[in-house]
Parts: sequence; C-alpha cells; structure tokens
Amino acid sequence: MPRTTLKNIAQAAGLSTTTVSLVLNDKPHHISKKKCQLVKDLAIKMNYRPNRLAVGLIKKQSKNIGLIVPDISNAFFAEMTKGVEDIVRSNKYNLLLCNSNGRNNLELECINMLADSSVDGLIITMSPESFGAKEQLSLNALKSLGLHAVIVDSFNEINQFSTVSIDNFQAACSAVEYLISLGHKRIACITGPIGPKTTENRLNGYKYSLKKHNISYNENMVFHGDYHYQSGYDAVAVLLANKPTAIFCLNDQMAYGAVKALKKQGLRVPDDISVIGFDNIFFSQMVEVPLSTVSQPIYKLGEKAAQILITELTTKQKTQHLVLEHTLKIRQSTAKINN
Amino acid sequence: MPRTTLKNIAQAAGLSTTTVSLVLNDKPHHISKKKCQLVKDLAIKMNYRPNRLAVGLIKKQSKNIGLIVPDISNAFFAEMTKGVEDIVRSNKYNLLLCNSNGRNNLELECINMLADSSVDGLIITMSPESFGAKEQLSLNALKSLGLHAVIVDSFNEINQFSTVSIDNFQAACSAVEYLISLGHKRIACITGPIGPKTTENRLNGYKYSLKKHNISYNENMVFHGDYHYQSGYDAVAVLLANKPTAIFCLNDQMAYGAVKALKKQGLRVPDDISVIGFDNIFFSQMVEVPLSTVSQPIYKLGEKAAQILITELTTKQKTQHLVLEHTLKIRQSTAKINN
DNA sequence: CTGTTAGCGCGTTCAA
DNA sequence: TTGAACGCGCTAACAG
Repeated sequence: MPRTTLKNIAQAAGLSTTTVSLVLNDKPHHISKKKCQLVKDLAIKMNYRPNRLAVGLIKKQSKNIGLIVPDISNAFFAEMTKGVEDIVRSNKYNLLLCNSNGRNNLELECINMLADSSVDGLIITMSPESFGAKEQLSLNALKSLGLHAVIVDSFNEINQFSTVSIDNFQAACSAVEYLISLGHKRIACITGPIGPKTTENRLNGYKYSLKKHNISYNENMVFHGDYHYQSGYDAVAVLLANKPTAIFCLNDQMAYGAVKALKKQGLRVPDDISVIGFDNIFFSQMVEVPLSTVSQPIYKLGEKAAQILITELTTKQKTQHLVLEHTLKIRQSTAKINN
Repeated sequence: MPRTTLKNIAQAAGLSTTTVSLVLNDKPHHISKKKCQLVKDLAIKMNYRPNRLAVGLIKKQSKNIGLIVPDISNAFFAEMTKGVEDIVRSNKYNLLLCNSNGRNNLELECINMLADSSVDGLIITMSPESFGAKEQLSLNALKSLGLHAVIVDSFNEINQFSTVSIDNFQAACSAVEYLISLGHKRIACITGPIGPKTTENRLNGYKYSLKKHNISYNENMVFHGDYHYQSGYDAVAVLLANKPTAIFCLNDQMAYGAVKALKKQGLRVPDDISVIGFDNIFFSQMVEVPLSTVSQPIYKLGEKAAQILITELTTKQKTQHLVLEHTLKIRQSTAKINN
C-alpha cells in the first residue's frame, strides 16, 4: 500500500491539491475554517506525511546534511558524529554519513555522492591523505559544486569555508610544557602521517616548546606513525634507542600502543617513563594506566560544526573560524622525572 | 551556478532530453554513434551528474538506506555502522544515520523521518526501551509504512523482518561454562536493562549453565545495570556482599567498570576474582587487564545486515534469520579459582 | 476564498 | 532514429 499523497487527501476532501498544501503548510490563506479542519483531520486520519524528495526537488533544499569522516569506527569520529547528529536532528535535518577510509579519492567520491543527493551542506574532516594538492582537490570539488561546508579539525584561514577546531599548536605546547615542568628534557614524539595541518601544528608546538626551554631538537626523537594503535606500539622500539624519559603522542590510540610496548620492555609508566596523549577519547580514563592527555571537546566539535552549518544555511551568514578550548587532563601516565 | 541538468546538455547537443537520457543510462536505443559520443562527451565536459532526488521520485527508489542505532558514540555501534557503511557504499547506496538515544519514542520518530525520505530500506538495532509492547510499536510502524527492514542484534522468529545476530543464549552459556571449568561456583552476573530479548537470552544462558552444573541460582548474585561503564562500577559494591569468585558482565563496558571498582576495593583481577565480558569491542585488548570476553563479530553483523537488506531490495527474496558465530576470547581477566 | 497552470529534474511511454 | 507529452509528489504564481 503506497503512502497517501497530497492528491489523495485532496480527492477525499473534494478540494484541490493547492488548497490542501496551503492548509497543511500553514501558509497565509483565506480558506474557511471548516475546510481547514476537514483537511487537517483527513491528513491525520490518512496518516499523511509529505514526501521529502518531492519537497526537496521543488524547494531546492533537501533538508539533508552530509558528514564525511575518515572512519566512523574510530572513537574520536564516533563521538564527534554524535555531536553532529544531535544538532542536525533537533533541527529536522537528516544526516547522510560517509566514510572516506582515509583516502582522498574516496573523499572526492563522497563529496560527489552527497552533492548528487542535493545535501544542503556538509561537514567534513579531511582524510589524512588530503593535504597540499590533494586537499585542494577536495576543496575545489566543494567549491565547484557550490556546496556549503564546514571543515572540522582543520584550520585554514584562506579558504572560503568555515572551520571548527582547537588550537593544535597551543595544545601541543601545553602538553610539552607540562612534561618539561615535570623535569623531563628527553622528550620523544610520536606523530601521525606528515602533511595535514593538524599534525604539523602539533609537531610545531612540540618543537617550539623544546626550543623555548633550550632543549635541542633531535630528529631521532620523532617517530612518524599513522594515528593507529600499532604504530604507537612500534614506535617504542625505535625511540628507546635515544633514552627518552617522556613520550608525547599526537593521539591517544598511539599512546595506548606506546604504553603497551613500554610495559612489554619492562618499563613502568609513569615511574620509568612518562607518556602523554592527545584527544582524550572516552577510553583514556580506563586503559591500563589512565592516560594524561590533551583533552579536545570532541562532542562539542561536532555540535558546533553542525550549528555553524545550519546557521549558514538559514541566515546568510558569512564563514567563521571557531577555535574551541582544549584542556590538559592529567591522569596517571605522567610523573616527575625520577633520576 | 546551478548543476547542469539533462535539459542543459540536451540543449547544448541540440537534442531532446529523451535522447540524452537514453544514451546516458545505457538503455536500448538506436541512436547514431556520433550523437551518442557527442552526448557522452558533453556530459563529461559539463560535469553532468543526475539528481538523485529527481531519479528517486520517478523510480520510486531513493537509493538511500537508513540506519537506526541507540548511540553511535558507543564503540559497538560505531564498529557495526562501519560494516553497514562499507557494504552500502560499495552498492552505490547512501546511508542515513539516526540515533534513537535509546528511547522508543525517538526510534519511532527516526522510522518516520526515514520513511519520509523514501529510504528503500533500513537497518535497525532496537533501543533498550523497545521491548514488549514498545517493540511492537516500532515493528508496526515499519510494517504499516511498508518499509523493508533488517533487525540487528535481536532475534524474532515470528516477525516479518530479517534478523542478524549471534546466539546470545549459547554465547552466555559458553562464558559461564568456561568460568565453571576454571573451578568457579560463586558466579555473579551484571546485566543490562531487563526486557529486551538479547539481554534475556544472555541471562537465561547464565541461569541455564549454573543449573546444568548444579549450582543454585541466587538472585542476589545478579545486578541489573544499564550496559554503561558506571553501572558495572556500581554493581561491584553490591555484589561483593555475596563473595563471588567470578563476575559475568553482559557487555564489555560494564566489565571495565567492574574491574575498576574491584581494583579500588583492593581486589586483583584475575588473582582474587575473575571477570568476563561480552562483545569484544576493540578496546578490550587494551584495558588495564586485557579482558576475557565473548567475542561478537561486530563489523560482520553490520556487513551482513546490509547485504541481506540489499539482497531483499534487489531480488525479491524472502526474509531470513542469520545467526553469526561467536567465539570465546580468553585474555587475562580470568583465571582458575584460587583457594 | 479557491482552483488552474506551471514546473522542479528526470525516465518512460508513444507517435512520428 | 528521435522527440513530444506525461507524470513522480509537491509548491508557487496567478487567475477567477
């Protein structure tokens, strides 16, 4: 049995579809109270609900918003997505979810598919691959498709899209400064893939803070991981050669891996070596050694992105670059240097 | 600048929209090679992409699939969603994501919104509230809207929808039997909210295995949690009164909470008390004491659900009830009884 | 106060 | 070999 359409209820009421449409959409009209009531009753009785595709086609707005993330099964993106979803839904939009699997070409496909679905706008966290020329590819796609977009976890002053993120440079500084305040001088760093601004900024914060405290920067104290658990684990074997007393991991997942590897090497965290992470995903309070970390307001990042997008969509407001506050979350994986 | 439409390219080619449509959709036709080529070239040059809303409206299939989960920020659902998304996308569908926040009324709203968006079908994990009469509410909504649906993590032989899940009863049995094989007799259980079949089946498995081994069932050894970390933590204070030597938690999150509380009480896991979980979410290998648990094929649950749905959509295949294999994942939170 | 007409962008008869 | 005409379900202009 097909859904009841405007026409169905128009027929049942003996009126035109226009009349019914006017009444049901609360448009200004001059239709008799009785007919109004008739239409409304009928709509309820026949369980009428407008077809969003048809409305979207004519109004040129689908009431759909797209979200592109590298990997929804990653705790960071899952929590961010929740923030997006809550705002989107409370504004009567639907959310189209896409995974780019961290690949720039898939990201481009997602952008196109979402455009094909006439999304009113989209929220995107660029894939790790999308930096430099490839980032431009994505940005240009968005631009040429005339899409409204908000970019999360990336800060690009010169582009025409709104952004939401924390100040990754300062956040990294605060983590490293904290380590230094604990007496650490031999501070290693496990990074994500080199290229994206987010990673660059964190790494620059690390370098800056070292320099500021007259600690010379040693390339061998930096391991380039990929933001996954395993790379944090693998990094330890390499970094230990340089006898660090602390390790700054550019995300929590890699910190978990590092802690695990350290334990396997017979080193105690934080007694023998300190580890600090970045993100403060939910599980960081529950891992073997509750993780000290730079806390990002992950859920809020998603919320704000959605709010900004919807605001841009409804009012004709210009783009903005929102920087959310980070905090340092001290738990038990860091301690004063001990020697 | 608006997107190029069929009409645009028809004009540019000096042909009718019909001709263009025929060519671009590879429909049987008798159009000269040259014109064919012209159309195809133009389509590429003008970057033509069909409007999915328009196509959906006319074909009566939107190529959209809906997914309703209680909470996408929950690691279990995030991973399941990834499985769904991968299959959905590789079949050229789009995914509409909805959170029910665990509430039946929101679940109903989601179902309606998805129906309004003309989704071709949907995948749903019922909210914990949706059991008994409330479950029927959701089921009836799906039915009366004529929606194709696949239900994940729930098994209901009498309904008309396909289901995908593991055998929760057997899975619970295997966990408890394992504990018993380790010599445990005083086995406590931390459950989720009572009502949903999934929880009931696990609890019944627990009871059945106890009985099978002549261990009398003691109501005070069962704590009714809510599947969240905190309730696992809170349960311990209550359960300890009955001196259990092992605790069976109906999901991993609560197991983490239990382990944490146990530690706080000065008890060592597994030396003083064993803990076993359920789900095997990704983090269970990384928590303080790597968790022994019943492993569900979470990603596969999502994959299979999507595959079944798409199969039902394309071929007119009847519903099926797929039961996936679980396994027991023994890690370090369980040990032989020690007294 | 209400209905007719037109069309959003597309696919599908049918006639030419 | 091609195109005009129709309709998916709906809204918006303009009549009347």
